[in-house]
Amino acid sequence: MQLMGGFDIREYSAMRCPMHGLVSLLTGPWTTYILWLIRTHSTLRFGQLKKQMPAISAKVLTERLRMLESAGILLREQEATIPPKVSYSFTQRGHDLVALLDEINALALRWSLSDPDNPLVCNDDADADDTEGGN
Amino acid sequence: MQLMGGFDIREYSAMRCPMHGLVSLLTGPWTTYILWLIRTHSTLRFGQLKKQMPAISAKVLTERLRMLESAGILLREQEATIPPKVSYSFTQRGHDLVALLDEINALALRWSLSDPDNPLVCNDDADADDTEGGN
DNA sequence: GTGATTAGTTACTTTTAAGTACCTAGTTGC
DNA sequence: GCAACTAGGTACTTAAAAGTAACTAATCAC
Repeated sequence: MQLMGGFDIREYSAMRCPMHGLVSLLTGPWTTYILWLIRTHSTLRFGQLKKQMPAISAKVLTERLRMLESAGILLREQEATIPPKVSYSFTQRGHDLVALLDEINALALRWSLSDPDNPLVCNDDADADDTEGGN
Repeated sequence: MQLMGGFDIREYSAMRCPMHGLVSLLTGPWTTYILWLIRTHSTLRFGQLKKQMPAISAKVLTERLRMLESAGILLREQEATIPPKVSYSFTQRGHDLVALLDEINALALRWSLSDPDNPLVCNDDADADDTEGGN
């Protein structure tokens, strides 16, 4: 009955949802870069994140952080001082996700090594060059 | 020097490209579903794919197939008959990618089992319900 | 010779996402 | 008492993606 890897096509319409949801998490400009930055610093405040990504707008950065928080990837901790301090770090899900990103990265690297003629094109390259190159 | 998992943040701007490129492959409506269908059938023709996804437009299906082909995921084989017959199947990269999708899926399922209160929302649910629900 | 078939393409419209710029709160330093 | 600081929010504009509908080519069955 077309069972491969434990999944039945008849159940796919229900099952693709979590997978697609997870993929959607990573989608869009900056998302993987945000995760990468938080990973390398363990904890980062909003302003620190923004400094690392001069070309991102506060609006999009906020959107991404809210999305990752509501997905349970990031933990948002707010110090109710004036001015406020908000820190972002990984939840357990966040650490799971980073491990998965490592595998994605590893596969992408394997591909680019085994077939340098056919690299996966990064579609926000021009953007990044434009706006980050000068810094 | 913030080395985690073998990657240095200083190299990230160069390295994120393949990873982001891979993630981008999976992005957008229908992409993972297309991969799923081809996986379960091994080979599918354009029209067969379309029949399985009544709500997709030929334009978007073509775009996705072209993208996956140019990324080296899918093999496009055309019989120059009239009317033409075009079949899509996986390359080695495609099989690699499917294995990765299994891991993504497995993680998403682990999350939804371990924390049913915080499911990853699938943002083309409404769409799918709208157009596929009747089938 | 007309219609059905396959695998698309093209032009146009609509929807969605992203970018831009300006606004907020309450305290501190000057 | 005025500006600066932090972590955003809001309204408006622009760009990218997706949807829609009509069109193509060559052959076969009728």
